[in-house]
Amino acid sequence: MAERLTRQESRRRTRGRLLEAAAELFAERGVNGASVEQIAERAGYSRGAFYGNFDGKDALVAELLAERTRREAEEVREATAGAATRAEAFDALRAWNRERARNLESWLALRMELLLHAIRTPELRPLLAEREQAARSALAEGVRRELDRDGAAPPADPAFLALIAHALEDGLLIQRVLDPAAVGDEAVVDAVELLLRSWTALGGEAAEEGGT
Amino acid sequence: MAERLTRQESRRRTRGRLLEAAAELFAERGVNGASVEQIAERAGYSRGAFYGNFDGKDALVAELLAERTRREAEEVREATAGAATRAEAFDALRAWNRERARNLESWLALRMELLLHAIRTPELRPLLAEREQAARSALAEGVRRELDRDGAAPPADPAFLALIAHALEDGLLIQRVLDPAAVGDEAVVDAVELLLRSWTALGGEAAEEGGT
DNA sequence: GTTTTCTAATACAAGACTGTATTGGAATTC
DNA sequence: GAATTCCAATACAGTCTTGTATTAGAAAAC
Repeated sequence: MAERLTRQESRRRTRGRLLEAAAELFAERGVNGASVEQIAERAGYSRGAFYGNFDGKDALVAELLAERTRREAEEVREATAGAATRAEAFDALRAWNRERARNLESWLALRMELLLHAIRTPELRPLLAEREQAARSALAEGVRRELDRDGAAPPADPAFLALIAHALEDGLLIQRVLDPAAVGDEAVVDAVELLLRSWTALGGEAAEEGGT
Repeated sequence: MAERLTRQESRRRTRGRLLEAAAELFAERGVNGASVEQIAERAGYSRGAFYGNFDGKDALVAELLAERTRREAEEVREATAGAATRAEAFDALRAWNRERARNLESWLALRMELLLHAIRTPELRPLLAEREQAARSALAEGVRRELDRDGAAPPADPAFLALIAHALEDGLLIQRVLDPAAVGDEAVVDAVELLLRSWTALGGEAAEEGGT
């Protein structure tokens, strides 16, 4: 029952627990509102352990930010990778969103906390900017493909269309937290679906204008 | 030169300066990161003055939140009130956005700080929720009217369309701060304009389907 | 012009947070 | 199995923050 852990494993586990506890506390009280002591305590360690594993709170925040952005990108990629049709892809996204909705507030709070921290910490910004760019260009490719499949011309630069879809995610999440009754579980996916149809209509109309 | 201020005026001015200084500092360092002393100092007063005018930092945050949401709603209303045509309204919004873009980062940081604070402070949430609802329903009315003017049926519940437009604002601001190069000055207005055209196309298509 | 009322500055006590230095006890190496 | 290396707990000094209590000075009332 007592699995022997190698030192490396033990250390990794300690770091992981500290990161997790920090994420929770950041969501609850903010980065500035959570003390090193509280983080260590919730993780089940002491302050000494914290400083042994991280150079300080800022270093932990940086690592948390990197970890979260990486993991989220992975999850979306995995969720949509297996989808053959557009409907399947949307279904997969819906499922992913539902999953996330269960901890929406703390999720959004953590995202906003990390965003703010990145805004205020110049050396962290490239990290976030890069990940956002990647998300946008993947989305742009998807939009282009889907419109093309329906025989519609993009009614604007696909990069701009992707930006809209991408931005909607954050914006709708915020609205949802502020007013859960007005924003359904699947608003994000529904909205993107609607936009895609709208753009198809606009692009198709333009393309068929000459023919009709 | 030395205008005599009545006590009321003087007090009001002190409060205003404290609120302004707090807004700056909250944007820079976060609500938790700004101490009462720093706020008082930047405003040109001492801590005693602060506690004489507010019950504490939380009370100041609440007042700041109320003031900002009220003021913003007013500004948008004023900006669009004078517009006779849709183009004029969009132009007015563009101008308003350009104005705001000059302090974009601190503006967004403050909004996010206040949002987070509201998320974590149950008694503050109704305040924000109410204002967001009002904004959405005003927007819904506008969307309905514009689509109607073009003879298009709303392709979805106008409330949902308004939600999308409204959410885009926050989302695009976030993207813009993270990656200014990828998001133009007028992305918000451009996006809403595009959406309106798209929905017209979709709604018009649906409406004319039987006729064609 | 004197008294009263109110605003803002200063002083103070209590508590919290940080980072480091030291110590005890495991895991690895020989 | 002894020595060494590493991890985490505890102790400590210093700084910062908060809220209140006291005090000086200006404005309002008479």
